[in-house]
Amino acid sequence: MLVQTAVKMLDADGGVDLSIRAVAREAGVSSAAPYRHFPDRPALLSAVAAQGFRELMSVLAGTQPEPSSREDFSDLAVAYVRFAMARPGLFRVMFGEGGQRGSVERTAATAAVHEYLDAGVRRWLRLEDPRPTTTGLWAFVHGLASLYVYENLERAEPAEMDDRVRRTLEATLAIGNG
Amino acid sequence: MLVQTAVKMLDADGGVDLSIRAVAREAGVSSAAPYRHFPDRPALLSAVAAQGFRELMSVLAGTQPEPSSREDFSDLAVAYVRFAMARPGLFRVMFGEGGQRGSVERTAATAAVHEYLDAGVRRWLRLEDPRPTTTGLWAFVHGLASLYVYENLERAEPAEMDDRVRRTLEATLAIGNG
DNA sequence: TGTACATCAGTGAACGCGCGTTCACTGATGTAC
DNA sequence: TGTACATCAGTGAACGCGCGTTCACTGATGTAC
Repeated sequence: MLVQTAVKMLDADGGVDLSIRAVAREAGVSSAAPYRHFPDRPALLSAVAAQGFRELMSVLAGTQPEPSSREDFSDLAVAYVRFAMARPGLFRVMFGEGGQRGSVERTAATAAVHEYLDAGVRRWLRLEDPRPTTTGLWAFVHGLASLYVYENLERAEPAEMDDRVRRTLEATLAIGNG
Repeated sequence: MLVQTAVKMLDADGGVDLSIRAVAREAGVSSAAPYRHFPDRPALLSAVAAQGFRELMSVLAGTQPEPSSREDFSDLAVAYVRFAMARPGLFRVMFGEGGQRGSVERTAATAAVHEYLDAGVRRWLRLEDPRPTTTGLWAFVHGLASLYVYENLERAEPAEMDDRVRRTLEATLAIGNG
């Protein structure tokens, strides 16, 4: 399938600018063939992004099906950053340029991730309104992943990366009881 | 100057893909002229990114020259997100694709922002090692800005945005004393 | 005050390229009767 | 069992486009003597 070919290309070279022609070429198909399945390039990118969200979701749920404690969320932070660093190309398409804002498929896939996190926060902290907390945790982990992926923060060995993520989360939450 | 023309273009249309030719055109100069000043496109983009970091730095320092409390950092978070939402094109070039990783100018400009935040954290909390805390706060605010800029989080009216940022930060730090 | 020369931003034409998209067409597969 | 037709993924050629970059050249400005 075209979306899978595109994902493979992103995994092989995190820096590619996916073009319809290149994806078709890689899939061994003429450059007009993709238009049988997608109206235009943004539509293909949206589908790729949606696939990325589904894969991220499955990594998170595989790490902690029902997160409900600080440790669980620490594990999720590690998994999220790992995902981004292992698959920077896919991460870029998911969160960066490309695709159309309102694509149904994409919106649904993003919402799934958001709801999964929100359910976890609800289980963990019994808050009147968990949303700002969910948003804050997502922002934290997403920002950390982005800064690493786009090389605005110095990276370390994979093994040390995990520790750093945990320490950064600990340090940040520790502000609260300072 | 070319960099300023490029910044203007990004501010006029946050979605443009800056091309050397387009910048030259906008500057009223032939498409070969930029090569008098920049060896290639990535070099121009790096210079634009560096300029962006300088402007962000000046917005932050203008908001709180010497941040040293939770309120000060809350103000910085608001300023950072405002900057990103007001100038999404510039924000993209600064943190996203384009430019070369190791550009001296760019690295220096990023480091300035990082050090400014670190100095603030040092003043605010007297920690043995403030780095993880600085990184965490930066990640939080950067993630929040990114999620809004790339439309992964629903936006609100500008006036309400400020409140949301503050509430999100509060909620996140409140986890620590839960 | 005048002349020769170096510097350097900018010119305009040209190159080759890969792209998004359209179009009329093909050929295989499935369905109706 | 056989024939006619619809569906639909894929083809290959073509379009026009904007791009990054190179090149030999121009023309203004400044400097040395």
